[in-house]
Amino acid sequence: MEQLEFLRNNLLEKVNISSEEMELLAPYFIPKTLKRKKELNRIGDVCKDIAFVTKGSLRAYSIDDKGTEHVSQLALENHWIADLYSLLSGKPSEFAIEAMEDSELLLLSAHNLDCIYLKVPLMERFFRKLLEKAYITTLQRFNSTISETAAIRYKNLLQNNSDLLHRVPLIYIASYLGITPESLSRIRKNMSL
Amino acid sequence: MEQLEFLRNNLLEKVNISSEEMELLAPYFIPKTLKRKKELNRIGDVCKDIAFVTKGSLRAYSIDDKGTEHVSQLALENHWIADLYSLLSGKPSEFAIEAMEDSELLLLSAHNLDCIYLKVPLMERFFRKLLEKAYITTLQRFNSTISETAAIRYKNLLQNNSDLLHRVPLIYIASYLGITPESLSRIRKNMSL
DNA sequence: CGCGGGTTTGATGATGCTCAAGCCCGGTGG
DNA sequence: CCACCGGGCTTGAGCATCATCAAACCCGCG
Repeated sequence: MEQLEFLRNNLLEKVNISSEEMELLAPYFIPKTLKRKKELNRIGDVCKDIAFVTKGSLRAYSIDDKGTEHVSQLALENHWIADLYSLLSGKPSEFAIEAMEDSELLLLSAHNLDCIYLKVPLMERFFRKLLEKAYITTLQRFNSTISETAAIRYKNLLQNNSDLLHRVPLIYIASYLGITPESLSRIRKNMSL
Repeated sequence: MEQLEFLRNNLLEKVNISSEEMELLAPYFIPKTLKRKKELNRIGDVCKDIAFVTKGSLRAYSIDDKGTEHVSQLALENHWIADLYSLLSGKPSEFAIEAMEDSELLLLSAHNLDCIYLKVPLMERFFRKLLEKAYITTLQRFNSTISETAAIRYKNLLQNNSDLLHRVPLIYIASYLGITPESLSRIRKNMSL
């Protein structure tokens, strides 16, 4: 299976998982296709799946008091996306998760997550590391937001995720950076001079 | 022990721990006193302890390229403080942890943390929840920074942590909010009118 | 062909920063 | 006991960054 190969390679980045364990895991991951603009999760729902992206791209976003969207996560192929807080706590999610392109996913439900821990204990470490990484990413994003200008943040994003640019509309990039599309447009204009 | 009672009450907020388990845990927590302005952890060191504060107050901060401090955590009594990323990953910390008042702590080393997981498996859940909470807090702080004015963020902080104000110098509050002391001063001035 | 989402441009204004100075007050040493 | 220091807080003036609002543009697609 093409999709499960993808998954295995991703797991191997964090834990040393065997082919046998992989076979145990496979049944718990449900394939799903998601058309552009379709939602995996709505605000107010309890987030019930972790999604591993094998094709396409998704974003997670919240909506503030003024009705403005704020993109909190962007996920291309080989990345995971979910509202971990809602999923782990069982509380309603403050984030929607939506496909930006036609996408293919492997879904792991909260319930299957528990099963997997029993079958393959090594996965506990994997998901703890995933949570750690999500935490660090957010912490660094916060730090850069208060200590660096939007132009610098954009340049850093370019360096680390250059493929984002060719795939993701600038409005989402802007939102992810915490600025308006107009501001991002001006930043790009100034950079090319 | 006064200090261990404190700890137990804190654990009970998240997991249902028995007196017997409590006795198993106790030996792994090392009491420590820390004078005002003294550091528990320096930038560049690997963070080796999680600190539970039983008296006093601490802050965690990083220093950016321009040499400016940024307070990322504030911890009064009954709170935990550590650079979880450094502690769990073993990588050098980008944060210093320092006492703001003369303080008393219970320290749990990374090594003892592993021991505790074996002795009292329930503690795995406790620390997973602690990590989740740290993650959520950071996420919300990030969201409020890009969607709300500093004045609103300050008011929210007041409502949720009014005791902070009487104990913690405003320069640290300002830094925690992601603004300069001058800005915070003006915000406070405008609020009292 | 025209619609509409995405992007750009312009003008204006708010928010918060920087730099500089002064104030208040608790502690220290003469 | 007082003088003086210094850290923390305030105040002011000017400025940089970014938001807002409004308009136009570009271009793929039905």
